[in-house]
Amino acid sequence: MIPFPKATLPNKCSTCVLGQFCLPIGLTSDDLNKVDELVKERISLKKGERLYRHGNAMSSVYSIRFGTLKTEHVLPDGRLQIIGFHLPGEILGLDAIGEGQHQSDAVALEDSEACVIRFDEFESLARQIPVLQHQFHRILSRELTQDQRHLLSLGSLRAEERLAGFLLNLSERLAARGYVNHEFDLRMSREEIGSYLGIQIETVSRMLSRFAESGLIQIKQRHVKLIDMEGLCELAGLPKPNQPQEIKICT
Amino acid sequence: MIPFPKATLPNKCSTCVLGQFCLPIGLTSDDLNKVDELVKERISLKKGERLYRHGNAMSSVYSIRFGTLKTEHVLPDGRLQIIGFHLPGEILGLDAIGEGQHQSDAVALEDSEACVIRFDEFESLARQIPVLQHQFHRILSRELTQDQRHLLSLGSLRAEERLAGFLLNLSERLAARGYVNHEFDLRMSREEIGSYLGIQIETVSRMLSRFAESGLIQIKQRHVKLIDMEGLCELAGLPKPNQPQEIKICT
DNA sequence: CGAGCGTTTGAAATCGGTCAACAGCAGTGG
DNA sequence: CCACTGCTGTTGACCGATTTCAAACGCTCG
Repeated sequence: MIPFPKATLPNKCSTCVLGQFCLPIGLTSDDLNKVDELVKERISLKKGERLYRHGNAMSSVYSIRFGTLKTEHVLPDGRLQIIGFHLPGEILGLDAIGEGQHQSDAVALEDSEACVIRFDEFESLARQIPVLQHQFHRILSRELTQDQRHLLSLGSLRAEERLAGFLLNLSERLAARGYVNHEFDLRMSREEIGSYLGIQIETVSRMLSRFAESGLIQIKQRHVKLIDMEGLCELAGLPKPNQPQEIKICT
Repeated sequence: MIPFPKATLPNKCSTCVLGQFCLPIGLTSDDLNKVDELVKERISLKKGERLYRHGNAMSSVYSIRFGTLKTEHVLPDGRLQIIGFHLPGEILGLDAIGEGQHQSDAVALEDSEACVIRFDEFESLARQIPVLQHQFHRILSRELTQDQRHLLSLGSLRAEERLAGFLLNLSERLAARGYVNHEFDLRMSREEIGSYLGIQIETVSRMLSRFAESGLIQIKQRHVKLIDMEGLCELAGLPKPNQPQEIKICT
């Protein structure tokens, strides 16, 4: 159940299965060829290896070809906050454009590969291809929206709600990439989930057990099956089909 | 102590005092004139009025000419999360590019004014002016970085640390706009600070009192004076003031 | 001057954190 | 094949930071 196994991936954007999730959405084949020329390099990462580190000079952004990455910020005293989990087709390194230095660490959660996009060359190409320019702006904007949803979660939701939202968000993003949306493998540890959601590992574990007890999900190790999507949505405080109602809490 | 009072502001970017904080950093005067033509409209907001609402179709982004705005997300059940406080020169509405609809509400915290930037026209201009294009990317990127710092705060810091960081962040941004950086008026209520930081209003109040007791700040109503910047930085888990220092990562 | 709101302060309740023990599975090596 | 080891995840009991509830204070403005 590895997403988009390497073997099936061509080396060109023009024929990459990720086309519809990645940068070059909506380009003509002529323009696609230009993007092909832009992406001259790829980086393979073993589980645990870093794509970039906080403070590294930035010259490129990266699109994930396969695998899963996390981005995180580390505090001087060792505490760390995971900012995001990143799936194939997503662009990494965008937060480095502002200062010319990466503002976070990007670590592979499993063996992964990323396409290297030289940023100055990209900007130049984006000036020639309006669709590409706009697509890039959309990507940046969606990144903002995603972070803001995350903020909403950390600032206003209880542990239970955060976790339900997390599972649904993951499910949705996997589904968009062609997977069945109700069953998947978590690529991250309980600790990483906890860091992402601003709660402790024990709380993650307890909440997952409670969800399972309530019949909302099945979980064995890192394999999750979402059983009662509607119930999860309700729990996550999300407006789900037909019923924006009170939040039901299961004991 | 109103920032950049209306009377002092010209109607053109080319002569606006905000030049160095706003979109047109580093443009030649020729290019500046083109930006002038782009910004045909301005919107005045009374305290409490909205610049846009969640779900509104998006056609423009906005730069704040004077005043202060907040952006917030509202949950179906009424809970709300303030995403950011926005000062003159900052660009609002960027999170709407992705979906073509505003993803949050933007509300004036005091009488304010914003420049309207038609986004399609802007993209067209950005294709002609590389510096403008890059500046826009930097702005988007910094927005991401800001949100990620906020995530770090909500996910990993205790109430005390969040509040110290908040005061320092505000101070820094005001200083960048030419104010003394240790004394200013809060434009937002305790409740709004609490929402922004993911804590309750009573906690905000208690922590502020505690800071004052400890001699870190003086506070009377909404007027704050930062006394012990270094102490605040320490509390916020930040390196000392004015010393950007590298974070060393041990593997 | 009094109404109304925003803010502060105190006391009690609670959610999630911390500490601790244990279970489950993977990998290693005898 | 099984014991040993180490890591990750689970569960229980207790604790504490923050929330919640409640009441008083003090601006601001009509």
